[in-house]
Amino acid sequence: MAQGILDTNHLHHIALNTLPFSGLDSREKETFFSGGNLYSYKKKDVIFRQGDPLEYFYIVTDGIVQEFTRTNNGHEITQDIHMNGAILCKAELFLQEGIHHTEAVAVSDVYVMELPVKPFRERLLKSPAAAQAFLHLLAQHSFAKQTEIEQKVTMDTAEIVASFLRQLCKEHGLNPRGFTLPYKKSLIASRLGIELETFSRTLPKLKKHGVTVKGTQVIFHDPASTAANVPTSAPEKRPIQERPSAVIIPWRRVA
Amino acid sequence: MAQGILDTNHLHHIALNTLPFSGLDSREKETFFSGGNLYSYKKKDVIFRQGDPLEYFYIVTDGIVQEFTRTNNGHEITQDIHMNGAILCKAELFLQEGIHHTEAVAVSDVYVMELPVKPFRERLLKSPAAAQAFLHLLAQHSFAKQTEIEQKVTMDTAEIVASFLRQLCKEHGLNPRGFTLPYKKSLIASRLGIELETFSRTLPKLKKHGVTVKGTQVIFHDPASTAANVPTSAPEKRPIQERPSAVIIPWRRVA
DNA sequence: CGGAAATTTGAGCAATTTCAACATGGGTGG
DNA sequence: CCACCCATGTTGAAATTGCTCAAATTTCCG
Repeated sequence: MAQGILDTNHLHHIALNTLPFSGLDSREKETFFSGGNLYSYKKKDVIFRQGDPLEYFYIVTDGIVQEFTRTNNGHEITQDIHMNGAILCKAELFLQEGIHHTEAVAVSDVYVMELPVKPFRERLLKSPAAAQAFLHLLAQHSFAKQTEIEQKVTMDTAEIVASFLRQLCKEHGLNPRGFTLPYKKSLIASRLGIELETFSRTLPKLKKHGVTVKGTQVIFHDPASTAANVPTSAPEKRPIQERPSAVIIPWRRVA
Repeated sequence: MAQGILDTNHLHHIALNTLPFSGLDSREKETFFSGGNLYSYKKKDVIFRQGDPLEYFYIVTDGIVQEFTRTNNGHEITQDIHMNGAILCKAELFLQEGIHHTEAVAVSDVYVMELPVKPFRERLLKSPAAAQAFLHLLAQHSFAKQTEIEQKVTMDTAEIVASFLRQLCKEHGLNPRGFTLPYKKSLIASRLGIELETFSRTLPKLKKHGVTVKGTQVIFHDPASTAANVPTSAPEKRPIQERPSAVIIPWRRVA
């Protein structure tokens, strides 16, 4: 973001057009954002902690936020690294505990739109369009997690890293020929659940997968296929089949 | 289930009281289930396949269903093993693709309640209570996936297996002192993303974690702690803190 | 220009997979 | 009722891969 002059309208615009809100009409958008405020955090500031009562949910409008958990056995797991337009606490919003399950820290200087959860939740349920959008959001989130689990099991580290870099490129609309890593390698390693050393040793192997990393520069040798190599679990088409031996059970409810 | 006489009312009752419907009033429940039918599948029958158009979503009322994906690189990943009361295709319902991302196969003879997705989705959005319940469901689902990712990274295989068995026990209200495995070990291994051999070799190590497995019999040596050892990512309480250096940005929307 | 932080590289170790052989067990057909 | 067979699970040993600890570089920044 431009330094010096703070363009709050621009930042607000980002929030307003963040999924799942982008599809709503402008009147509805206004409603959803009443009561929300824009906050600024400095690098390394804690935005919320594990166990904190859940009072706001968050839309990152500028900068980078690390979201992670500390497990009982002392490890620290980076769940995600959020940039422009990301929504935090999606799932917590609809878990009854009413607490944060993760900790969020500003990796860089950051601007965050914060919306009180209670009114937001209530408005959401009253608007079918918004509810659907949010359901879609959560569904995507689940799907993404599942994809990650699958990758961890079926792909070797080099494939996982290559896939991550392609995803990163795609997700943020970066140059498909290559880009500069937006954050530290150690953060990526943590995000991928591997050690920094392993990550580092993996980089040279990426050439076999059409990716070169030199310093913080990432280059794709096959720009066209960047999108294609991002995992989609694409199911191949099959001829339509009859239900094998499913038997429908006639049923009549007894009042 | 009792053999011979098919108690369809009982099976229907299960479906009706499956989350997220249990909280709705009975009139609303009726509405949600109109258009649904009970199907019977024999062991090994395919219920739906990856890539199939998404026409129904499913509630397992009796038996065991394996849900899995075939990845591009030829592996087969068991996403979940569903028993009594489980809901399938939760997330697909709200992904726009309108196709199944997984394949479901009956592991045993099975009864499944099938509801057409379109009317169900529409009704869901019109009912704030139902929408909230479903949002809660998806949120839990996401959370569970995340927990799994964390386990895979922070725990060793023995811990993961022990955790799984405890979870299984708890989730299905089995005897906290021990139970009989409801399905094959190879299925469990697949579900946990490990090889059958690894699973097999891990079983003797479970004693260190208070679990003994002999054949298909599982015994917990510490019944009291079964619940406690199920992962919850329980965040410890901390004293309330001030926001560190967050700065609120005054903002006024320019019409 | 220094010193600290971040990353790379090396060597040995631990754990899981792989391939292969062996055991178990239930079920079926004679 | 028994022998055999196939599915399932167990056990061994080698190969692979990521991790840990340590040291050497490189990059940042003040």
